[in-house]
Amino acid sequence: MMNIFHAFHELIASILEGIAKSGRLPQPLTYDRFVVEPPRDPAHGDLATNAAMVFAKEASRSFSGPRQLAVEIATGLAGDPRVAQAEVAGPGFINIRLKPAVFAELLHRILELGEHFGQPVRDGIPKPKVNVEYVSANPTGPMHVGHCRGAVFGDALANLLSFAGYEVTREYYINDAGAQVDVLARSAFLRYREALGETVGVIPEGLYPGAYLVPVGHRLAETYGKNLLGRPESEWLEAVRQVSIDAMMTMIKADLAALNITHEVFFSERSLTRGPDGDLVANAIEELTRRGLVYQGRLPPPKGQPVEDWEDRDQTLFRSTDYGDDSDRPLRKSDGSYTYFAADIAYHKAKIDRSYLLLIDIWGADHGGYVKRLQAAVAALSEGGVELDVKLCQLVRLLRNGEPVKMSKRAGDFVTLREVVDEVGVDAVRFMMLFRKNDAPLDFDLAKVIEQSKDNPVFYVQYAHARAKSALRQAVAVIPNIDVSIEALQRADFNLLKDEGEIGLIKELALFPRIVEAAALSHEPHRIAFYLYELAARLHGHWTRGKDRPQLRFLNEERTDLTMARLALVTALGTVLSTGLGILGVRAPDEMR
RNA sequence: GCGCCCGUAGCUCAGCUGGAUAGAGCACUAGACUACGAAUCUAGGGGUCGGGAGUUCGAAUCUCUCCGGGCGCGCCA
Repeated sequence: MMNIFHAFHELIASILEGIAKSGRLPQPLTYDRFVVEPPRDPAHGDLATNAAMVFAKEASRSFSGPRQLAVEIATGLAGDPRVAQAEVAGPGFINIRLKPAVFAELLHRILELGEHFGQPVRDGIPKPKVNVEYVSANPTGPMHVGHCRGAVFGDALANLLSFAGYEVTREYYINDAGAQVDVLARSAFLRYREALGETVGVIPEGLYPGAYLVPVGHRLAETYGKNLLGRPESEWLEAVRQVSIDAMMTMIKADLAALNITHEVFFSERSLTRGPDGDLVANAIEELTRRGLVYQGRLPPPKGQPVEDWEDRDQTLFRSTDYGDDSDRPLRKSDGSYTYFAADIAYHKAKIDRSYLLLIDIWGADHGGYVKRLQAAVAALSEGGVELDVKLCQLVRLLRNGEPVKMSKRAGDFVTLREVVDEVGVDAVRFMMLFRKNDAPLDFDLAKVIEQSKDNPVFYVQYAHARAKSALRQAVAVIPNIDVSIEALQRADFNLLKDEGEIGLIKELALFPRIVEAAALSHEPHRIAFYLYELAARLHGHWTRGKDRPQLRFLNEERTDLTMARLALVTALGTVLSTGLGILGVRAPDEMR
């Protein structure tokens, strides 16, 4: 058992079970109510549980109070071979001190499991299917920094869930059906005329001015020659649009590749109404209608900013208020065409039909008002069987040495994602985007994230990994005939690791499975980043202690047995750092140059 | 007006889904290198967890209510 918190949760549950069987606790008890966790104060021991206090009410008939129940549990715990001491503290906490052999065993398991350490064991249980939809930037231009956070967040979350035992699909929803792609097509058409020798001058207001459309114009010129010139828009719009969207998606995929992001599924909005399966939007609305959730009605005018052309009219509405939304939502525009929401319902229905148990959408925080209605739709269509979690990513403030980087929206003069990645590298971008909760705004300083110092968390964590590797390199260089293979390290005598710093490092490693579990459950990859920072700090601290006290160094030329045990520890540290960084999609370099 | 998010040290932020005396980094002060990489570390001061009420053995965490900031509020996507 590699998750000691789970192991002791089970043990305590079985002790409670025994007490219940003796009639002094009611049955059944729900054991997920109590927790086993690391105590905040290390002086309290290695593990702490609140079990006695949680079941105080149930115990009140047979026990004088939670402390008496705690004593009974502690007695049971003391009988376990792994437990050195179990004592009752405060209002009924049970503090558990573990025997050193437990840590020796844990270290052994980490070396054995390698990169799989931290993954939950699910023997025989099929992996739950989860769909993570992220980026989904409009195919009208290159990705800019604003897209970057959601992209990295979604990708790391997908990695995390995959590591935690889910079957994950990474998906991108292409908004290729709205008015903005017609604008794209018109903008590209202008570049097409330009490519054929016309002088187009200033790009008119309302069209995309970016130079990235110039190559699209050339491609159109190569493909169509002068055949599209002088013809009405209706004759060329569709073809130009498709060429333009394809070009934009190629560009976006390349931008994402620069961030090491790849999606498995690209889902076209256009395909919902024009795909091989007929009109999926109509199907979805039909489905909702069957459930009595669609009606003709009127909405009150919106509050806040007054709407000038407000027209009080009957419209097709989805009864999302039945599922907790603030207002029912229109499915058709005044011209009869579907709203974006209607298309999104159909899209999420398609996801439900692909039998995911969990859908996760990553959006910008400005779409927060949209969450409830889509959750309502998913709840309605899946009869509550499918959960939709929407993670909102707050804005990133781009800085350079503390000064905001100027971004102008005119003339396509925004900072592209590619520019940022080229300047500071993928690792810095990815780690820093994850070194903050997704729902808190984030400052990203282009100058600080490439600093090679402890002020830069990316460097700090990577450096810890490099140091771990360097200890192994050094061992081979300094100690003749030393065998640092995993097999040899596994045979080391871990009971020799007695120093407080060493034990502290092993305990920190023991937290990893617990952190992974919590991060996966709450869909919060930042917890991995913070844990790695913590682990790196402990490693750096212990390392420097070896400066003053050479007997603590990982390498001890006189004591090969001790050295082997310590190299095993440093290997385990390197492994967990590397695994954690891997989840974040950040490199774990063997050396920093 | 309504909904969602946020408010924790001077600054930037964690806080393990309700646990014990609330933690890091920066900044400030004082220290540690004839180096398993000092690209690092050690120690110190600094808090009405926005205010108030409630829930219970126990609240930064859950509920309510104010205050302050951000985002959003048919027919855009």
